[in-house]
Amino acid sequence: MAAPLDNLPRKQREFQQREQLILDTAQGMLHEHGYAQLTMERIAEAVEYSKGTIYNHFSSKEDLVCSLCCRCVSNLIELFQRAYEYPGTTRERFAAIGIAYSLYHQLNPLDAQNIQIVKTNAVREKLSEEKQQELGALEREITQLCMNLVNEAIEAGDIARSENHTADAIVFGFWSMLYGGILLAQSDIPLEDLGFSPVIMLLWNNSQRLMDAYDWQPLSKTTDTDALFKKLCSALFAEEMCKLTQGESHHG
Amino acid sequence: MAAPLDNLPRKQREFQQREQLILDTAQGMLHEHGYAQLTMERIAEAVEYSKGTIYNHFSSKEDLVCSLCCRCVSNLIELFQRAYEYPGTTRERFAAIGIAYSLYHQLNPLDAQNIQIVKTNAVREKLSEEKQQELGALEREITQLCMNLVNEAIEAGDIARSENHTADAIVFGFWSMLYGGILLAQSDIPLEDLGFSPVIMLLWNNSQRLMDAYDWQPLSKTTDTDALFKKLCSALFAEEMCKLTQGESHHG
DNA sequence: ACCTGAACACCGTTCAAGT
DNA sequence: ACCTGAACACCGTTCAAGT
Repeated sequence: MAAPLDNLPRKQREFQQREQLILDTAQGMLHEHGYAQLTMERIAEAVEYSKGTIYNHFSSKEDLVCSLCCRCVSNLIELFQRAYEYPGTTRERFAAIGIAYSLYHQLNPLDAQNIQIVKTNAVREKLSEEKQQELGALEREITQLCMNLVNEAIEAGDIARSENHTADAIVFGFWSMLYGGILLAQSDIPLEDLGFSPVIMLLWNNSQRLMDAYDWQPLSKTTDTDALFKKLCSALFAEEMCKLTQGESHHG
Repeated sequence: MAAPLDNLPRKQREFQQREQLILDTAQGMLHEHGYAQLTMERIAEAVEYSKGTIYNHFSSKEDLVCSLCCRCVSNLIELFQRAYEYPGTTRERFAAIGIAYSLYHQLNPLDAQNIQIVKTNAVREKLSEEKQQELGALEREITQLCMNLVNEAIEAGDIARSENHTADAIVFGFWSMLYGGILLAQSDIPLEDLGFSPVIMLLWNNSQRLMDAYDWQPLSKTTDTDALFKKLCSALFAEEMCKLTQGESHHG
């Protein structure tokens, strides 16, 4: 009794399902064997379709990798939103966003590497117009979320007013510090040998310092920042923290 | 009258000269056509030797790229040393190192990309033991230089003493912020569209904030930081600043 | 209309054959 | 002893031939 018009929707549905299958498979391969092993040939083999079919879904390898990246940024936005909606001070909420960022990248180091790869211009210029738009929209969304929170803090008087205390300057300061710190942590630079402590805590402490520098109330000298860290983690990212400790026990 | 023993030294000399030729050529190609165009075949063609000869000098493409990276880090160390020896306060000298870092990466964006590539583990694990040692030694040297200056500042009482104010935490805070900021600036993320000001000044201002947060004397509120920026630039990096403005006038 | 896989261009790497 | 370049393995991409 299937009406002939069902034909098109079903085909479209199947097409979309296959696209998800390809992306899931590619992400699995990325997590399991790393970026170097992620080839179009292997993906095609794993999903049991031909290479031509993969190219029917993605105009290039860059296009596929960008799709993976968009998924990651979506996940990140979800974590950020959770932090944004935390019922606390603007400073606590912004600190929570920082934790979300650190935590996500620590939990998904290979995703982080992928996000990094998609940031390079060599990749961006090969993207289809459509994928560029999708990525751009997500980047605007996640940036805007942070900007909004900082503006909220400025308007509420939590951050001292000054010509230097603009939302873009403040957001960029934290973004660059966390981004740089995470990349350094994930690089093969032997940070420990060079005399550095674990990165997550270095970043947390430096973030707190930088917030103090912007006079973001309540200042860290009136706060037990270690306790705050734990409080935010368990209130917002209990599940993620769990995965993290599980991952560690695997190694131990 | 050439003694037979001259034979070996001359050959060694020619070998080293050729190695420099290969590296110069590779760097030129990197600057001119970008990383994607840097292939072993093209390098061999450009230096008019066969591919096998290139592999006589470098065990892999990664090995060659790492050699380029080592040159860059050496240049960076030279700039850092100039900043380190500046006759001013510890805060001014550390600020000058930050300028050196920003400036170098802005002047040589493709070198910066190369340094970034060599940081990835996929590359590092393909390096010869020898090249790993060379790179490690340079990384230790440049890190130590920064650590030394911060320790000097702590010992001189320029930085408030606190259990959180360890040299590694402080150095890492600035390193990650500058590193992350520069990578964001060089990525194809449309920062301007996202509402951000020019990166160099964002980094300078955020660095000043972070130094204030560490109570690094003299604080920025007692200083004209814009004037300090210009003073350090012209005192230490006049030549580099000149190249920078020349580069800009090329575009305009 | 859509899937397939042979074929192409390109790149890193090796090594037997030259000198 | 050292240089050479043909040859190999691999990968992204295309497209004529199938269904």
